[in-house]
Amino acid sequence: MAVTIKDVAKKAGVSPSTVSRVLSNHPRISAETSRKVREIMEELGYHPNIMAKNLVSRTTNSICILLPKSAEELFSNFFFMELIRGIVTQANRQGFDVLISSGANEKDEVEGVSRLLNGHRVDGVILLYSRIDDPVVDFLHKNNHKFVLIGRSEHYPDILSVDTDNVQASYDATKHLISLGHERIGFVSGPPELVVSKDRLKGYMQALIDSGLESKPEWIVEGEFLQESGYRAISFFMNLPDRPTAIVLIDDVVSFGVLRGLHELNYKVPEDLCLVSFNNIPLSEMSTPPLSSVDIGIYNMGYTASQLLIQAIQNTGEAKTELGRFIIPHRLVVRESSIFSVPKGS
Amino acid sequence: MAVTIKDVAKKAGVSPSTVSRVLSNHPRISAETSRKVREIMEELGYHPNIMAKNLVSRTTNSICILLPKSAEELFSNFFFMELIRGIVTQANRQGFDVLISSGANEKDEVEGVSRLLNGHRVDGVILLYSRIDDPVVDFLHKNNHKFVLIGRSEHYPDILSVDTDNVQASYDATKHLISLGHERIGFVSGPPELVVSKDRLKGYMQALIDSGLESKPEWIVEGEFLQESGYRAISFFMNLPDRPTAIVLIDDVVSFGVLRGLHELNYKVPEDLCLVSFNNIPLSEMSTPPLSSVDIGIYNMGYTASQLLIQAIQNTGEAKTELGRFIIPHRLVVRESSIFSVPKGS
DNA sequence: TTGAAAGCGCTAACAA
DNA sequence: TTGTTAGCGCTTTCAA
Repeated sequence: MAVTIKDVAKKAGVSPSTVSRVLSNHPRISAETSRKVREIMEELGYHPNIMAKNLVSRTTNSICILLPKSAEELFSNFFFMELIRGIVTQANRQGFDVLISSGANEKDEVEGVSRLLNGHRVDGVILLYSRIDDPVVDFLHKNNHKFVLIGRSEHYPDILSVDTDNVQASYDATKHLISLGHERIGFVSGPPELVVSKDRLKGYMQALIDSGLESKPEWIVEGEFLQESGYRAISFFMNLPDRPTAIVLIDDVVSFGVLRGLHELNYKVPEDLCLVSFNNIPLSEMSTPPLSSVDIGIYNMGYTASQLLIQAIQNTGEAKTELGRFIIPHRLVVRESSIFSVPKGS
Repeated sequence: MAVTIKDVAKKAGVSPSTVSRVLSNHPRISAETSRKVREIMEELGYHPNIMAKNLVSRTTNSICILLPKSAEELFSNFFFMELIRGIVTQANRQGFDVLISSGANEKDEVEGVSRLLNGHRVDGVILLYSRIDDPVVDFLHKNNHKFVLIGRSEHYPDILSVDTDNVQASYDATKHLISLGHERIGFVSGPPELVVSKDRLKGYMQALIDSGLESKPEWIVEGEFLQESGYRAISFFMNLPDRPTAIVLIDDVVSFGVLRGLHELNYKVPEDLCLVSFNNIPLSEMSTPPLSSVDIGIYNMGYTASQLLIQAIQNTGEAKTELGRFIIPHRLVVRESSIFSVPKGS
């Protein structure tokens, strides 16, 4: 059996409560006893039982990440891995553990976080992405749980969330293409149930409108965060009588599919078509040609989300936690995929 | 305050232990009381306190994943994300929670898992990759903790581990190139401190030897699991007087760097150089040209590791847990990057 | 500055 | 089949 606080107390000739006080750096403890107790702890190889501590202190020092359910939804691996890295790094720094949960479907997801939260296993949750209608958000909000959203909620705009200003980012990307002289610009979106798809589409539209450019429904294609989406989209676009000369894409990975498709059709980037996408994954610098991409500071988003959640957890009771959206700044990185001016035929 | 077992007991007119028995599906409980108790639990919104349960049952129903420390070591995001997905899916299915831990350095890592394991926060650990000399493995082994390794340990060959037969896989990849007629084959390896680098290099060498082919030290380059490594390696290779006509690469991502480099130097794949790499990430199908790659079943590895660890945890005391390496089968997927026969000048 | 005692929410002998 | 009781390892009043 493991060494307990009692064992230490006995060997040190003090009471268990004294040992406990040493453990928590209680101010009113003599330096002498403290030293001695620590020595014994070391000698005996004592490790505090986290469960017991949490049980009595009614706090878990843990947060939970809800992982997207399926491989398909795990779109850009890079995106999630970076987010997780940011979250875990910051949480560990604050002495919090991170639990990872997932479910086969939305009901599963709700049950999972419910068990964890109500069962006092974790103090809060971070949702890695925002669906337009999310039962998990409903659940968390209704039950007054601590959580933060990567992205934003349409139903509850005041929810604690960390986001890119996707409307602006998409606006910037589109304006960049317009500044290059493009007048027919397409958009390859993500799944319509994700808020990010909606926001980026909006920014794209706004940029066209502000520049007095035409927008055609057939220049907008919905897809997944997968190469296949880009691949499919491109064969569609290039067969249009009045095809776009530039495209804004929801994710770098989609761009890779586009590059592949264009290569097979014998088109060149940026000569025949200019591309700008989002997320600026490391690979986008190494594709042929390198991709222009909006860097949204993914690691930073995770880091910030973690920080906010822990803050909210620790503030319980006191001044109501600051709610609302925290926007992480974005930055358009221009590379070869969008450096030429308007291609032929424009 | 949350609803406890006592509240349920009182309202149902039974004792707390009866409620506890209902909770754990104890066989000797009347259907009638069971039904009633469940009803009350539902009504009151009862959720068992996991901490309390774990404290008394002296088991945590949790495992921990140790995340590579830095972004650089997080080589192929895809690799880790798939592994994690496999681990979490299987663990959740068995009713286990997954904690994720990381550290700024090796000492941090040891302290982290030590705190979690000795503090009875988790029952076991999965290490996501194998370093040649790993203090974490030393620690876990010496303290008799339950853990499984993705990869293998050189020091402790009997450790529970899930691995690809990397020697064979690399042998297969190399033999494939040889069967295409190549006689000068290069190898771009990963960090020398990783066991996987060593094993794949060995398979490559063996294939050359078995085929009576020459191997030159300058045909072997060490690097990271990054595009840059491939990019750098290629400018080195292509300047060699007797340059390789084909290369085996430690990871698909490295291949992307190679493709980029070759493109800039105006070489073509597979006409000028054939490539085969490892991991078969989704993107490898969509590069230009699509990459031949060894699929090592990453999700499966994670899934299996999770299963083995939980098995080991649950078997404690009884028949000693089966140790040793579990090999996940691999499969070479041939695509355009290696379909041509020997390039010019060979 | 320290100790004694109660209790966090649950399980599991032992009785009944 | 159910209830009583004694903890799991820790923190935290209250008293000394």
